Amino acid sequence: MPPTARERVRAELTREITDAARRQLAEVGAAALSLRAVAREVGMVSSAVYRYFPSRDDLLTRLIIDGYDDVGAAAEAADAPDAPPRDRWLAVCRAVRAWARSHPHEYALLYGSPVPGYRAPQDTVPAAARVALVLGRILGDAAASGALPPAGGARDPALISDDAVAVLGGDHPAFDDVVRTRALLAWSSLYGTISFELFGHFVGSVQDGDRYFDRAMSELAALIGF
Amino acid sequence: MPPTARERVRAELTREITDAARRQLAEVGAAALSLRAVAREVGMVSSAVYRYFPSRDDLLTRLIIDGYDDVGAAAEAADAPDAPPRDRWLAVCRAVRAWARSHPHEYALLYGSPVPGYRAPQDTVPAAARVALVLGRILGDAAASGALPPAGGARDPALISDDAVAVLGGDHPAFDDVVRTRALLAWSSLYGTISFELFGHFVGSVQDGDRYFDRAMSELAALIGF
DNA sequence: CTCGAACGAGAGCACCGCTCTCGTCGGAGT
DNA sequence: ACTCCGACGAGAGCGGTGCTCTCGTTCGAG
Repeated sequence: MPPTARERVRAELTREITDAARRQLAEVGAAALSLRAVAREVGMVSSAVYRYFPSRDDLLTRLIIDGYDDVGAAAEAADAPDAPPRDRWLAVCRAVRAWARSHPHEYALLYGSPVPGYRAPQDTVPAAARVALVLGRILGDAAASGALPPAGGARDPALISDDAVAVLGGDHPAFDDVVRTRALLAWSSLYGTISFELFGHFVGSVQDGDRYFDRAMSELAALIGF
Repeated sequence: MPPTARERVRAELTREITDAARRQLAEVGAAALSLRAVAREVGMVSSAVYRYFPSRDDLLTRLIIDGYDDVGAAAEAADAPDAPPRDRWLAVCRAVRAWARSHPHEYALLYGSPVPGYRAPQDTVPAAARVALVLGRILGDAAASGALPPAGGARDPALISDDAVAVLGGDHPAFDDVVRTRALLAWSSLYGTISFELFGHFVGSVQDGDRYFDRAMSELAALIGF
């Protein structure tokens, strides 16, 4: 059956609230995001917002999921499946960095200190995995096209989970635990590099952020074998 | 002249406040650290604390500096100057990870999202540099002892600052921008790895955190040339 | 010994997350 | 077509927060 008028206005108001919350987040950051200010912006009284989100943390969880989807979409859009693996890797890294620099508070919410007591993992996992899936597909395609040399072939399920192995291109002669470790390392190092830049730990060390980033990501590509 | 009784009790009370704040931080995290709760714990009224710290953010800044000093001391204690560079690097990495795992909220305060509007960089810089100085000394010693092969020698001051070059062992035939980039990358990747583990981004991927960490840090050591 | 500075306590302001109650109104079932 | 339950928005209120101001007290330098 079609949505009733009440359902439509509810969906509309939910969107207005999340939009206002996203604007607040972009302006003042997650720590200073106030549910009451969001309510004021949409012309509601604060208690009315609780009809739509049970708590401030649930509102933040919504923003987290949307953020993961946003950066995931940016990564997917930047990936050119026909390009060489090294170019694909670099393009995705650049896209994630560009997204982070244009959404610093959202990036901090996703990859900085966890803000609420507990994040709801179940809901955020699929959205959070999108960037990793893009990187994993690059790795898998590189192996399938024979761009990677065969590896030793050791496989220890107690080290890296089966799920991660599946994301990283599955079973292939080019993959062993060393290659998979390097891929996970490159993945986390991408975010380590962006976090250091965004959170100011490179201040006084790295002068040209753009060139340093490209060089660092190229080193990681070479480490993987691209 | 010797400190007056008033000065001594002031120093003592300042210490009591920071100690209570550190306990609060360890328990509930920086976001939930309340100046009023700290005041209650030391038996003061909240307004009295403002005689010692002008604002909650200044209290947090004090904790940030202490945290940098603490992890810096742990890194320095773990470094064995007579060991091979690779062993020294791995030992320092393990020490930083161990500190982070035993002080998760403090680690998040130091290397997660910046909490206050602005962190006071001038005060925190020397304490924050201690871990980097340890890693830089390992690199410098390795070069001085001839453990590193000579490098191409390119040096672009617009890429990496002179300060960072000094920390990374100064000018040496074994160093060029490629080696220095790899060292900075390894440095930030150490924190990227720890952050991913602590903030839950490895959940579902890495099964054995200890072994993965050692392998990943070994890959970084090899990347530098250790 | 004096007097100003430092100090602790208390009240108060504006804001926060969240709960509860109370009219109102939409819409599904009869 | 009517009824009635549930969703809804508004408002008051609770306990908490950071921070400011005032007011006596007390310490210690001159």
